Amino acid sequence: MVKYSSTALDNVFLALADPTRRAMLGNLAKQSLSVGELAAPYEMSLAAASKHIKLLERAGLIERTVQGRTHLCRLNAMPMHAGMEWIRHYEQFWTARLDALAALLCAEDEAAAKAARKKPRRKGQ
Amino acid sequence: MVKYSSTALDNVFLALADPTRRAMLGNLAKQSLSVGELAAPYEMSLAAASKHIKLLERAGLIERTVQGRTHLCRLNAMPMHAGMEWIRHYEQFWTARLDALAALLCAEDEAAAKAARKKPRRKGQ
DNA sequence: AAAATATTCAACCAAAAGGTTGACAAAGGC
DNA sequence: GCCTTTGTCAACCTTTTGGTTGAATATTTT
Repeated sequence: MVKYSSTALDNVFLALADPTRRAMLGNLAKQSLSVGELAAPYEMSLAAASKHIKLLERAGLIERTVQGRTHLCRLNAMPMHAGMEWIRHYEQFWTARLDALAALLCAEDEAAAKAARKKPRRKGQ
Repeated sequence: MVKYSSTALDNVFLALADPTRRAMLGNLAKQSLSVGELAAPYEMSLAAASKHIKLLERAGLIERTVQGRTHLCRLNAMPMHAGMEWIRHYEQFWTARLDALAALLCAEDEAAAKAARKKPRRKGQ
């Protein structure tokens, strides 16, 4: 039995667990950006943004190519795939809940309609 | 413009960013479990496991009903839905990459086949 | 060669995560 | 009533996050 070497998934989910980093990925979805451009929208030092970028890199979500003095970052969404697949296994559980809710609401409607047919009233409950 | 109040997503992704907690959710997928039962498989104190459970609760992934002295925990996968939806927006990016890879491999095959037809050889490249 | 630009690095700080232990509280069994 | 079981809480520790600043590095511009 292997202990667990699931650090890949750990790193991906951890990287996604911060609004700044998620926003950065959102910006990279439109186009590749330099570190400075990536950092610009946020009220924090460049060094702080640089750390976020490094964390994203660790998760494999960003790849970097150094062009002279600027570092161009591009999105690599691939590691998200594993995260999505992990979550997908639980999809049945929430859809089951949603179905149950729908059924419940539906039953309420039915009951209301039935009651309305039996002894109709005007206005109010 | 709202700053961002995306703490729900933060909490869900953070909760999923740990193998112990993911394993706990996996166990709850089979059946609801008490805190003790949830903690049992892991080599850590009950207090430590209790903290993991609390973090999962904070993310809304676990709901608890106190029955006498035992606390029964049941899975609520619903908050994962938001996480999955967030990731899904990036699906196009990794499928694009996979398609490109497939195309590349396909092209290699084609080229190899073509070469084989032009000047066939036996064994080796 | 000097100055400006783009980025990291190192040192530091506060807060949170992840763990421990020991004490406490509530409920159940004898 | 007492002991055991179930679980939390509080105090403490270490490591990691998330941020700061100032210095160092590498590249481009002038």
